[in-house]
Amino acid sequence: MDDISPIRAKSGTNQEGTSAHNRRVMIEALRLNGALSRADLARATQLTKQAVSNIIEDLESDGLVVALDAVRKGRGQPSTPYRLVPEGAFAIGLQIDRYLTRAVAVDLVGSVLARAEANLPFDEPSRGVEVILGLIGGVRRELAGISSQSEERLVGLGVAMPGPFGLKNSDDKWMMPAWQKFPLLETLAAGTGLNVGLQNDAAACATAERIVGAAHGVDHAVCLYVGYGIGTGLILNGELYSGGHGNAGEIGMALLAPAGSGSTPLEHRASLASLYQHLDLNPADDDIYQQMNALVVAEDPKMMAWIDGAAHDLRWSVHLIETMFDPQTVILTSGAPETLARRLVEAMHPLLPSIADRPGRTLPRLQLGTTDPWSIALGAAAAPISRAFDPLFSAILKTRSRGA
Amino acid sequence: MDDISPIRAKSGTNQEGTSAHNRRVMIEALRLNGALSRADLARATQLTKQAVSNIIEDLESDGLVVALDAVRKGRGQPSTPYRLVPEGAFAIGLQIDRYLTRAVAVDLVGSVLARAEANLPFDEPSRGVEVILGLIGGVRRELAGISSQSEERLVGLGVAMPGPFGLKNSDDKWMMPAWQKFPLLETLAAGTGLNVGLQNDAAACATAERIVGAAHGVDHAVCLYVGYGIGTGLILNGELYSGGHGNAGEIGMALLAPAGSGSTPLEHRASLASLYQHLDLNPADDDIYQQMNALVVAEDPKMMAWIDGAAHDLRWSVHLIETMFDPQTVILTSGAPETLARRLVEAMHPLLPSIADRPGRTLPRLQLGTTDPWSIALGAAAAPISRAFDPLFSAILKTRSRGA
DNA sequence: CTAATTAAGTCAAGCGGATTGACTTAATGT
DNA sequence: ACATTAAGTCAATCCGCTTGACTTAATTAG
Repeated sequence: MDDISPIRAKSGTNQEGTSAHNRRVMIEALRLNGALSRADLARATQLTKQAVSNIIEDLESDGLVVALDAVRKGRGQPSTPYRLVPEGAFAIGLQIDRYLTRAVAVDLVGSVLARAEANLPFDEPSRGVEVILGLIGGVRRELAGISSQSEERLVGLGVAMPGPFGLKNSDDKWMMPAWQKFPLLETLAAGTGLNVGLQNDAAACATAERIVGAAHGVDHAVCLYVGYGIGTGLILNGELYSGGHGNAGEIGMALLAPAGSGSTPLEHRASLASLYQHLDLNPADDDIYQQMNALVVAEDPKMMAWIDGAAHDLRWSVHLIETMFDPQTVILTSGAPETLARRLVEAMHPLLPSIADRPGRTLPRLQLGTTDPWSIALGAAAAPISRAFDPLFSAILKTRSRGA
Repeated sequence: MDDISPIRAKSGTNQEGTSAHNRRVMIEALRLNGALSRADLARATQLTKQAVSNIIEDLESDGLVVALDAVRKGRGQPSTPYRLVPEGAFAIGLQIDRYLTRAVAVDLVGSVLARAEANLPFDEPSRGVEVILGLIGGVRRELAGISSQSEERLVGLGVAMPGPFGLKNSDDKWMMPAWQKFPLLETLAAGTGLNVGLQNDAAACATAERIVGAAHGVDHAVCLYVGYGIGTGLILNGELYSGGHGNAGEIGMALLAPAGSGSTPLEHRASLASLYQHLDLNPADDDIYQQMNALVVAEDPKMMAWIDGAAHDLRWSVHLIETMFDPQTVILTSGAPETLARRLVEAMHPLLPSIADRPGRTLPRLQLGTTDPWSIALGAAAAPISRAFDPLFSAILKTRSRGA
């Protein structure tokens, strides 16, 4: 943000930027299409066969892609498809929530190779960070047992925790104030030696949906995450959008009505926190997941009432999201059991009319995404993978040689 | 959207892409910083002095930049600053509204060189397009009188009209249904021989603020436009965001409450259309602008009541915008007289609390942008300029050679 | 009044990486 | 058997940024 020089300008680029971009384009193409021959890649990327050949050769020798058996399809020489090598890169993802933390190790294609979770002392980062470093260490050792090259190929550590970040009055218990003040990224970077990045939990969910879920290959998607809090992860133009200060999509803070008086934040009505309160459940219980599931299966009246109320507000949230972002699809994800999430989605129908209500849709306006409680950690891990391998505008720019 | 090939991939790039990007980076740097020497540009863009020299030389011979007098500043050889040449490029902007149409010609730096307006027969595109072509022709001739090279240097025609576009049930009078169905872009392209692009009026406003207004050099800004309808133009990551189907930011369609019953679209309460209705004014009146201004100056009670009501809803809109997009600033623009817009902004304070309410802000949360009724046409004209000269990700990509 | 220093900008060779066009290889169709 | 079609390689070329030495022109130190 703050430059020494007052001159505002974007970076230029050079052949290295070109090459970096083209490599990333190849990787993305293989990720989205499974396996492609060099000729396919040349056609799809507009590059010449020769350029593609050189790049693929590089990627192969870097261990990022591998040739499959040649396939005959009609006339002409058979083509040799290439696919991504999952073991070509790894990343660690970390979810920090109010009462627990989870760490996962994923590979280049987003498969989870190791996972671990632990309870976290509430809002005590200095103790919590010890737990976290232990967890990361464990996952990392497990990963080393799977691939001998795991350490060299570890591209980073992605952290996801509830936002918003950096606000004025963050001594609201809700927002884990002690964690907000704690120098988390620095501590984790020092403790692990990895590049560390941070995003909020909803953004992590969107990243997860993008790499292995319903948003795979969709350029404009919004992921509505119903967890302890509620938020949205925004995929705009094929990239995660995080706003001017990393807090874009924090819809949980949205007031439900223009009025100053009767207006509540959405989060207080349509989050799992509100469910816990409504049903008098303890979110710190180990079997909270099972408890919720049982109540849904039993069609417990209080649960059903909560679902109806939450669906009412969420329906409107989807309407707003569609109106503001014009996405191709909205994906509801949740830390709740799938039975509950599915009920919620059902209760949200029929959806409110909006600009998304257009002829010729291919994707549903609202779909249920993953409800795996591990998906936030997975999304956190996917972020460094994406930063390292996806075609991003920023990736072509020359980087300022970082002076002390 | 629909490719012949089912393979999904981004385009690659090559030296031409590199060069194109670097040229655009130079132009943007000069636009944002006024005048810079080659050495300044080299530092700002991370390129070498030599690369910058070559690019500047090219730009100079293309007539896009020009050297100023050398300036001495401390030791060393004096530097020669360069600035953009306004006459380096031109574009035409067209605003189509319900009752009138405006056309402007602008230059590379966004100065308006010619303007013309005309009444438009309501929702009769086949007759309207004749008026429009006449208007464009007039502006174009006027431009030719100013610059002999205007025709060669005309980069395109930008059109702005009220959105949203392409919806299902667009026989709502409000939405100019006949225009929605009319093959406008094709007709204008054929009639003018120019590249034609379309955006909604709020997006055009944002584009105008970006090129010459409050959003100049701001990467994340939302422009809230209060016109006959109401909408937002989104500047995200320094580029206009238009969503999956070009309708992002159509906040006028947003329902004001989660409830299905008592919920009205924002547009019906906080737009000039609602003002006209409330005060029983005729928007087709030629002196409607003066009428509104007089009512504000006289502090007409009905006008004041409308302002209070609209401010109430707009305050909440700003809250929602901040919550969803996390912009650095929100800019209120309007087709209304400045007196009215200023009153509106004042009445919106104090703003609702939101994530934008953070320490260390440099830009105001809400500021008044331009209220010049010509700014939509200006923004429309700025769009082709931006497409041709701003550093965009899409500009580095190889373009698919367009087969018939 | 030099001489040293600092900075802008040029020159010419170098280099990275995509392009070009001819060529090879290997399949299918007639 | 031969023409056709397509995948992929080879070697030369070309484009555009980089490198490092050099020139020019100012300020500051002695």
